[in-house]
Amino acid sequence: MFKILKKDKSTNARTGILITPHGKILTPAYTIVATHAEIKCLKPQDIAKTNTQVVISNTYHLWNFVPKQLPIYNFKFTNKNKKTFLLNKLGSNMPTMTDSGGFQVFSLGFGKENKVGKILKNGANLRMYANQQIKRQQIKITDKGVFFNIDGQRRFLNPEISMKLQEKLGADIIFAFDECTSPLDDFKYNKKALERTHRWAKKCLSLMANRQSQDKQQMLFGIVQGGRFKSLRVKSAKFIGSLPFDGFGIGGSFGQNEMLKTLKIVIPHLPEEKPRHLLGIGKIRDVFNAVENGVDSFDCVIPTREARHGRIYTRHGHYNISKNRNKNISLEKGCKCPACKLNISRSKLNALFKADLPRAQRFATLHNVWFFNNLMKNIRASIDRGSFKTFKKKFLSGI
RNA sequence: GGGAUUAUGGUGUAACGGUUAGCACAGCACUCUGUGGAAGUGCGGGCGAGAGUUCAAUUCUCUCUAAUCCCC
Repeated sequence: MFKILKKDKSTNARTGILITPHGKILTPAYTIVATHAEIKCLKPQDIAKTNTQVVISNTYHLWNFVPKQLPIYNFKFTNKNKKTFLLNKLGSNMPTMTDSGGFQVFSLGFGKENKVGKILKNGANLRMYANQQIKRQQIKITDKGVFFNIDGQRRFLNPEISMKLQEKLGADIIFAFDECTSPLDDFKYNKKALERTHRWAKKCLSLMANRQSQDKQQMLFGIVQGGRFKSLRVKSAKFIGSLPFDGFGIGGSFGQNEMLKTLKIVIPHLPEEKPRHLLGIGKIRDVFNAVENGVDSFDCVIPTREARHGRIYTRHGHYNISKNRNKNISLEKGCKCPACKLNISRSKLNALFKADLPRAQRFATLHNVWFFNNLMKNIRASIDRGSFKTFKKKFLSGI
């Protein structure tokens, strides 16, 4: 269940509360990525210390770990000490999401084969790739589903299998199985892929409808696609938005500097009263822009991945720990994160990155995850007191 | 004192009588957006010294120097 608590007057930002069987999520919320049902480098008992509200895991990556005989999780048992497969693995009791595996259609196949990210980089443009032969050899996409052939491992994923797996995993919020296209794909391909994604969306919905008569608590989010094409984005938002999903994901790839434009044309077509999740986005500037346009949650690997690579986030921007070898000062002045509470200084953490990498990465991850969660808390507070725009301007000018 | 072996960037190493001496780690810079990511890309930096053979020597020979080991 989702309830909007406060709407910002001058923007589309809003605060809300998303109630799940495993707890509530105050929105806008940052969803921390736990692909394999663990936040990399963190122990289960660390998670609570980071004020993480919700975590997202991945159906494709957990596939191997899901026992064949595992029954579909029944949320009626939630409060009787029975934990979902996901929560057992995570070792922590909290709201969870699972991605359907749709993104792996892009990242494992196209993205890897063509060395392209889902967002075209600055300086990169379509002309750069104009003469490049687009490869799709490791995955085959048909209307029936997607064949993966990754390093000799053959797999097949379709709406039925994705839904079944996600039901077994037992996340509170699950996503429809979609096809994430590449920023290099043309209009024609995107149109075809979009129609397929829309058919799959209806399929996922009907599969879940049967089950939800017994247990209505696992929420299903549909995903808006359409690539870089305005007309397709609008079409998708209208179509997906008209279906009885519990919430909506905005996914796919974006051209350079196009994400904000995409949000502005997509969100007005989504039902106001339902939650919106921006998939895979989470740089600080993007967070503010997304919230400003009415996004309630997003997830991104940036806080965790970059922590492992030594990048530390602060409200004055980010820095690399390796450039702070002689600075015997805190990671961030006045920071109340679990690492800073232990007086981990910059020089100390830099030394740890050489002497004991896993421990260093744990502290860096603790800091960054806490930082992003705290940022969201401050954003929520600013919306509640009607000063989101001021807060955004002030924060962004400081980084 | 006698003998043996070795000598290649900051460190550990590879190859070779002939274009630009390869790799790993460390260093520096940059990158990271539904995590194949303790990752990736780029940059800087080297043939112990001297002589000889040769069209050509980091490579072969000799001397020196240094290190390691063995013998007395």
